[in-house]
Amino acid sequence: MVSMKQIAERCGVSVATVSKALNNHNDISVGTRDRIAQIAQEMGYYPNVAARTLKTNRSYNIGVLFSDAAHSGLTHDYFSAVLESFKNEAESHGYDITFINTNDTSMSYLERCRQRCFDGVVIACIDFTKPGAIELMNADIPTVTIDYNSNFCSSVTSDNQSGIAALVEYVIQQGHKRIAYVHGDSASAVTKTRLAGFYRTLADHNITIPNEYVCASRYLDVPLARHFTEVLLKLKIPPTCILYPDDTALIGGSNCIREMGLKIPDDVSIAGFDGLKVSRYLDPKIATYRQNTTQIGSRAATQLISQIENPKTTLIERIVISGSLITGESVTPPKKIR
Amino acid sequence: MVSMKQIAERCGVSVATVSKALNNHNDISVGTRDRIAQIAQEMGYYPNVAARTLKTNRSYNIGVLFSDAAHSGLTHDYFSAVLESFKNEAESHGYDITFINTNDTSMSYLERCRQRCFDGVVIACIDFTKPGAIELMNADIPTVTIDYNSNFCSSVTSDNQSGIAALVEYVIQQGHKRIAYVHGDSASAVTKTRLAGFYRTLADHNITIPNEYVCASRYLDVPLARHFTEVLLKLKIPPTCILYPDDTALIGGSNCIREMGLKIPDDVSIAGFDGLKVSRYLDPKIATYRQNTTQIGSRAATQLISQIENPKTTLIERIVISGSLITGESVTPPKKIR
DNA sequence: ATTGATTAAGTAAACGATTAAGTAAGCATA
DNA sequence: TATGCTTACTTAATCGTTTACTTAATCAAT
Repeated sequence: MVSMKQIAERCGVSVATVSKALNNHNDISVGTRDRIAQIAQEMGYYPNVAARTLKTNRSYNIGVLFSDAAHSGLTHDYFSAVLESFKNEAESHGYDITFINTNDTSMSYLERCRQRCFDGVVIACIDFTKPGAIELMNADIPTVTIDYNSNFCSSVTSDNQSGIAALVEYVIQQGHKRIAYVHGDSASAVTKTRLAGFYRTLADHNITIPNEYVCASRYLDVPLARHFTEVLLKLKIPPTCILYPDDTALIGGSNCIREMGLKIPDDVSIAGFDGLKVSRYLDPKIATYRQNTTQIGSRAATQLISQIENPKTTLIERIVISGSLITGESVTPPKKIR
Repeated sequence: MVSMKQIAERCGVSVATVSKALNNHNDISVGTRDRIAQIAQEMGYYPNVAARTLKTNRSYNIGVLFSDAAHSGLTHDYFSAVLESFKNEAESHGYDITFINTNDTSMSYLERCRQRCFDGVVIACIDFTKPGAIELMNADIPTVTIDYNSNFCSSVTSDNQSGIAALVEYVIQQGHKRIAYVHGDSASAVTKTRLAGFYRTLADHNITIPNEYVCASRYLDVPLARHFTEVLLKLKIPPTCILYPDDTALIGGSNCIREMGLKIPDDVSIAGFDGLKVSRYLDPKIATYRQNTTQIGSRAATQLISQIENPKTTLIERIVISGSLITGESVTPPKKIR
């Protein structure tokens, strides 16, 4: 590996001069600067990040804490899409992305971040109540959380409130009153927001539903969604429309409905959440709320980088990214008689 | 951040002693070693990776080159599952995972790796013919490729040959002779292997198919798979069974089939490839070949780490991981008359 | 008592960069 | 001619570790 020392020798100047030339300091003459830059280029020089990090305490490396309850990890449709976008944005600003080790518990997340000298951290995991996650959010390292609000760091959240409201509004407009909600992990802040939005929208329309219509399921849990669907449809007064925590879980519901000999949407209307990937091609096309993962990821990155680079002037922000209602074909007015 | 210097002061020894004590060198008395270890623990010490990397040229960091033709990036079902497994295995060995920047072309992949002092690299991208990818594989940095064989580094590949053979054998056993194959990106080594296996298995059973039965589609391309399906089914003598490059593309095909008023599998049998995630819940359950992403990822990690840690004794290997045939319900014997 | 091993430390250089402080030359001003 | 200000560099310290080499003490064997 070519070092500044070698460039210095070749140019007949000191290492300091090389450093300053390559970093465009203004106490180097233009001629010298250009000559050094040229030779550095020729020799294939690129700075050793470890050395630079050691000296400057800036690694141009962002830590990603990314773990979910279901251990789906990188295969998580929503988070992987957010992360992909985050990564692209960060890389275009010259930052690399490193995962914070979650498989070795001998050190706290914060300690790992300090050890690796991360300039900043993005946290996107479902369980924000883990002590390790809290310690990280409260530490003085620039941090952005995804889909969770902390008082100590910036956050970028999907507009879950409006999302669920839009869905509920939509199915109400289609004439549904017996609306069930199979929702995601109860402990998650996202779930709480969505549930609140769900109840609120129903209340706005003076609709009351029996308690059994709300089922505490889990995100991405196909069998569990299927189970609750069966329970719901076997009620004396079953719902005419069922909302699911996400499009994947919805598949469990729709399979169940079909196997019970019922048709979607003729007998039961259904709607999901996420609007990503495969859900776009399901048959019939499903109603869902498409979260804007691209925006979420890139805004998280720009916010974090801004905090890293302008710590004084960048305020802690709560950024909310809205998605869009996809109506699809899985919701139609309920049959009059049932 | 606590440094060795502070520990040294507190213990009344030199920094060298602290370093040697914490690294279990044997020229430190047991008493001193334990005392230093204890105090280091108390003070919350953890080594600064940048400094260690600078001095030892070992970063305990593995670079991941991960880019595909479709730019699905991390949302790629198969690769994200492989990477998740790779990450878990690597982390359990004390290595972190950093993405190699693919959004900034001012530097080659190899230069980025050297700059970041990666101990090793894993390459999992469809286009291995990129000059940057080749340069990386040929360099002296330990490298493992996924689903591609290079002469200069180890590889871990899914058993595509057996996979496609198993699928074709299966549909032949079910009585199909008019078998079409909508296959993935033609340039990819995976596609070539599968195509060879496809033809070979047909030949083994003395089955010949018209050229139009083989369609050069793309991986994960739902609309394109749909298009080819329509073309195939409108042939004078249409196939009775269609194989797809992956389960996602298969969805395009199955939607098309349904919209043409045909039934799966009564009118047309279909089979996919991958066996991951959503495909497990499709209705009807689809025949597919489930690639063992967990094994692929973890073997890639152990192989790479072995090369890093025992460069002399670890041979370059070509590891093939077999998956399993999932029969599902999407293939039945073809109707006699059509 | 001298020599030679052995043990348990310490010293100091090094990794590759950055940067505060110093310096020498050039030039303008009084 | 002495003074001060720029300009364009160099020197040297530093970041936190590791490690080759040195040193001092202890002890056993002669």
